[in-house]
Amino acid sequence: MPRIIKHPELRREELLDHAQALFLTHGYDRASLNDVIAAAGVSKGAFYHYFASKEALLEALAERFARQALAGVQKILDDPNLDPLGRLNALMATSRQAKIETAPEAWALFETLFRPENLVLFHRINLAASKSFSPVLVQIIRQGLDDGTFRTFDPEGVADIVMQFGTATYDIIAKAFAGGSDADMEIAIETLEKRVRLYEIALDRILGLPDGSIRIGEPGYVRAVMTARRDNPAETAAAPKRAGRD
Amino acid sequence: MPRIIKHPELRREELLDHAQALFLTHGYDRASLNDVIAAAGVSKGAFYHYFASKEALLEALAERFARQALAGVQKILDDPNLDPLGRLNALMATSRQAKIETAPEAWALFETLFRPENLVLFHRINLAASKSFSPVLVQIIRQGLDDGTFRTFDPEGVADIVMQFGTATYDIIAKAFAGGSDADMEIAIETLEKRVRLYEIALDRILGLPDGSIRIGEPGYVRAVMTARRDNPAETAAAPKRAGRD
DNA sequence: TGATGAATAGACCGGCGGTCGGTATAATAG
DNA sequence: CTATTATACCGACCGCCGGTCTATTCATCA
Repeated sequence: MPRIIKHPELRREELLDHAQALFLTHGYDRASLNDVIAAAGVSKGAFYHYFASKEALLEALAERFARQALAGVQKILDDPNLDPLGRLNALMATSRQAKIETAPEAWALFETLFRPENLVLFHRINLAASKSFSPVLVQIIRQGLDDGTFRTFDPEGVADIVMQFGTATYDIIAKAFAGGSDADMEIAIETLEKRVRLYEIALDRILGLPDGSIRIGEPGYVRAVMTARRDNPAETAAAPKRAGRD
Repeated sequence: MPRIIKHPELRREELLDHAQALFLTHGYDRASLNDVIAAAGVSKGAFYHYFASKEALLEALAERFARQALAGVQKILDDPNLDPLGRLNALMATSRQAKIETAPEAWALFETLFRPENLVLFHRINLAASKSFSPVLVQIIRQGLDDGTFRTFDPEGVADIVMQFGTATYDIIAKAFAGGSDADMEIAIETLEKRVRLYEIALDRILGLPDGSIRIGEPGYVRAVMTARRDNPAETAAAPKRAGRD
């Protein structure tokens, strides 16, 4: 193979891009390092020049995800016109609706991230995301406590519960995709819709708010997300944006 | 090697025993099949006679765990003198205290299960356990709704939240063990203690109970669990009970 | 221009999960 | 008491994996 030298940052991003695509389509365990370097058009040596191990690659990928996710809600965090409750609601609505709107890769990413072989990948991303979002949530909750909007305690703990509720959808969605049939999907949608309502009430009560204050998503939005695939046919999962050499 | 034939059920249990010990001590990924069959004193062919793959072995192990866990709380489930709240409290207290009392393997199992390399193993066990425990919890919650003790809805959802709270301790505990230092451990203990109090209140409110109804564990019990190691020095994790051939 | 180090290449390695043809033992039938 | 079949078991072998290592090429700058 001819020797091709690129700007290190670009090369690194390319490796992450192709790793992301392959990890999502085949799973972290099943996608081999050889696959990644073949897709990226790079030698073993080059790869290990950038990443210490396959594990480190996963870690870097998770961090990049988390960074992007946080950037995606930055305007909500900066908006001075929002009170704590409004900010919390906006945050939850956005972090979920983002899955529909940043099409068409979004669905593919969404679907593949919940496949059972991606448990490790999912967990890493979630861990990194939690580390980014937790302080933000804590700050909002603290502010809500100060101005009397919320009546609760242990802001860190409450923040964790909020994120937990987000993560908890994992197994339900995973089961929907595992089954694969339309019936399984239908059951999952209804379960999720019901679960979202429960989470809203649960958060209301945990935060000491009147029922109906927290709005994660209006009724029907779960179906909108889960059936978005038909409108957004994305064959390839999270294809790299840059020119690859396949 | 001489050919040794054992009762198939015994052989299968032996394989599970040694797999359990190795998976817990070294993690599912890092413990190789060769390690398992070497520990069990069995050939590759024999192994694949009993399990279709390493994955299937993990699955069987998780199911055995779940079965044992359910058996451990059977008397609580059968006790006719308990009302829904009492049964729920007893269930949560037991499933946590079991970790102290069924010494000395308990601590080792507890500690190793939360090591980062055991994420997959942990998730499998939790999935299997959830499948066993969910119907039981749902039944208790339904009963509590019928007799007016609880005021909530979506029993399946609430049951999931209950189990979620149990699982949620994973990352906190994992971090404690990851750090390794006494300071990290101390922080984790205090965080957990606080978190348990929060979960109690959260469950109270979700179930529509007066604050203080749910008692997951009395104050100080987290420290009791986490420091039990000193009283229960268990070098080897979950050593097999049957005679191996090492 | 020559030297230095970052970037790249790819042969190589031990060990992995898994397969397969074969063998010894147990169970069953005649 | 055989002959036959089914089951339990053995271990050599396979393709591929993640990771290492040495060699080479290219950019940089004294």
